[in-house]
Amino acid sequence: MPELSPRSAKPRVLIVEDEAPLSTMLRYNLEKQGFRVEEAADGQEALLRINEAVPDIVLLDWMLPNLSGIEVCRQIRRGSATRDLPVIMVTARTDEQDAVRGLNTGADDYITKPFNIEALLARMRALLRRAGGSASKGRREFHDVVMDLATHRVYRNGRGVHLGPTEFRLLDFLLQHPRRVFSREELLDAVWGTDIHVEPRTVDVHIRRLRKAINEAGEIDLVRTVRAAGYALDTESH
Amino acid sequence: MPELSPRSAKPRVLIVEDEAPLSTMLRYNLEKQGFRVEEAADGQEALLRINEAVPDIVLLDWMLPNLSGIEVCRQIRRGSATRDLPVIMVTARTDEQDAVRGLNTGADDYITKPFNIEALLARMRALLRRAGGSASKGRREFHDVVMDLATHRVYRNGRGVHLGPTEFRLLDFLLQHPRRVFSREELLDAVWGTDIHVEPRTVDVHIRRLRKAINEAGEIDLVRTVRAAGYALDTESH
DNA sequence: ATTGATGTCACAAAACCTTCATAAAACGGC
DNA sequence: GCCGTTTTATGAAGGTTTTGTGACATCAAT
Repeated sequence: MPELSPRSAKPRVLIVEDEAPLSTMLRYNLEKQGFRVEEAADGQEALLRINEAVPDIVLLDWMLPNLSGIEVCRQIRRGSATRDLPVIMVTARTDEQDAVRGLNTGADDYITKPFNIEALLARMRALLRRAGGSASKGRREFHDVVMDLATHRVYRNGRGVHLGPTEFRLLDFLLQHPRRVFSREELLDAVWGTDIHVEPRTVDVHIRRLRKAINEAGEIDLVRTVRAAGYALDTESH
Repeated sequence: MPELSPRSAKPRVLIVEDEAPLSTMLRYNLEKQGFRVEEAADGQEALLRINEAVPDIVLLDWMLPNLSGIEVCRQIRRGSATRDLPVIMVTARTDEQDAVRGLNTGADDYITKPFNIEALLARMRALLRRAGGSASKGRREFHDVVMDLATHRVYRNGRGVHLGPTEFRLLDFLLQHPRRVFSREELLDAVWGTDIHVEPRTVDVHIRRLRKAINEAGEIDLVRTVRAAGYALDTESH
């Protein structure tokens, strides 16, 4: 089974729309799709809500009372906390120009009314996927182990190391909290997920495979076993 | 294995370093990675060599005889032909301040001794990618694959290969982000578009067609499968 | 009508997980 | 140290998931 969001359960979407019927329709559909929905009826309210708590994505109507969608978008791009916030512009005009201008003001995507709810969902998912990916992507290191998230590669002391998906996630997690000890249960929650059922001892097996993969003859064992407590990434075994 | 210079096959790197052992070690590793290596033992020699022939990237030690690394960097930034030349500063001091000062003098990145060779390589690649991206247009390359956007043609190792429209766009996208792993969903978003509905497994089929087209007997497979993650353009499959 | 391209499916082939049984190691009390 | 107990390491087996592949129906352009 593929997993979706390693971060939070429900993505939060802010709908900025002054036409109540449309807004209601959207809320209904988005909630059915597992979004947590918030609403704002004009530009000012939108910025207020965003500053209170940054949502995962914003649906922004083009024409708004008080502050136009374009202006709201500009403001969003200005703030450092909201610079990468995905914004989808919703516009009634079909003119290409408008759409382009929307993009130039910083919207990540746009859609014209009337729109297909499926199309909207597809774009939202795409943006969320992109944003989520780029945020956590980078590189992790510990001692002489390097993990490159973007290329999905792991190196020990320069030499490339092959890991299975689970070992990869396991190491990924451990690399995020070096030296800290985690119980088998904690590891299961973090690496496998909370709602699956797997024997705690299964962790042992994956730890072993991880060890086998990253430790070569002459190298120190980077995985520390802490009896009656769990495992940790560490340079000193005992 | 890795390389990416859009200009020539082998990117040329100039190592400016007065400690011979380090310099030798770097030469060995970088040549193994497909770089053409040149060396300079002090700041003056560095500038001389750069003026002779501008390399693709410079590894610049902080502490140097004759002319400090900072000064060399300043000079590099001064010249019109070398203004955009990527420079990585190598320093023994860990102080953040030094690093920052290094960046202020115009270095594009820095790394502190002792450093992991993989980390260095990653940064070099990133810089080369950035530099290359802005300069070249209309043509993409990776390993021995060349794509000419203008003529819509693709070559592997000189020989022309035929791709269907979808395979072409797929390869085009992958070429824009070499080595990076993309999930089936991401590929669908980027290559097919967000609105359409296509089974994720369809990506497999097109990956296969792409493989069949660009890989000939005796040639390495340039498409890497990353189980449970997706696909990437890479020179090492495993 | 013929060709070429595309999206799906079903089945084969790998790669991978989980579990279990057994060996090995660590610990506690004496 | 010695012994019994608890905890971890390890190897193998069997089942599951993921990917590779060939075939096919559809559709558009020629």
